[in-house]
Formats: sequence, C-alpha cells, structure tokens
Amino acid sequence: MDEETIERVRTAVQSIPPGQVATYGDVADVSRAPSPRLVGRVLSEDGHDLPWHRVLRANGTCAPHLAREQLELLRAEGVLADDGKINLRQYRWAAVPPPEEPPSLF
DNA sequence: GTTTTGACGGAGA
DNA sequence: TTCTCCGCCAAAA
Repeated sequence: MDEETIERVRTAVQSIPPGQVATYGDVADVSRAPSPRLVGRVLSEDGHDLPWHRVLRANGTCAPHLAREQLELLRAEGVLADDGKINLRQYRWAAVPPPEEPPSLF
C-alpha cells in the first residue's frame, strides 16, 4: 500500500474538527483511499495519534469494541449519541476533497 | 503461491 | 426501521 495514501487518510482524520464526525466512506473519499476498509485498517494500525473517535460507520454507529470509548470521547466534544447511534445529519463533517483530482485525459 | 479476515458500504429482505 | 449478504483492498497466516 502506498505510504501516501496512509498519510492522506491520517490527514483527513486530523482535519475533522471537534464536535463533528465523519464516516469511513467520507474519509476514504477525501483521502482517495481505494476502499473504506483501508481507512479502518489504517486507523487500527496507525491511528493511535489520530482522533479516530470522530470516524464512524455510514449508518452513524461505531465498531462494537470501540463504541463505549467513541461515545464517551464524542460526548466530551458535544456530540451526543442516541442509543449508541449518532445523528450524522447533525454532526456530519462537511468533507471537502483535496484539489488533487485525477487528471483529465485530454 | 492461495485463503481468510477486517475499526466498511450499499442493496435487498 | 433493522438484519443479512456480497463486494471491496490489503495484510497476515
């Protein structure tokens, strides 16, 4: 895997402002990761220095093992969860993709 | 070299 | 609305 992709993923996660959250798909999209699963893998392996608690699943829930920590950390930032689920419509991060887009072929 | 699994997303039931 | 199945890419066994 390209180290740059990992770096972009980490940058994207760090770009999430407090009080807001993003989904794995969003992070994968803005970081141009090949797959959302790569985001989870990157966070799992190298996400110790990142605000990983601001990254949730597409449906607003989080991973079972992390749910408690996630909710607690997010709660400290003002992101309240209802029944273990977060209103993405309210807290979803307005992800802005980097200007580096795939070049036009002509 | 192949097979399995994972901090996931989306569609179908 | 929630649950299940399939597809996705990469690393580990």
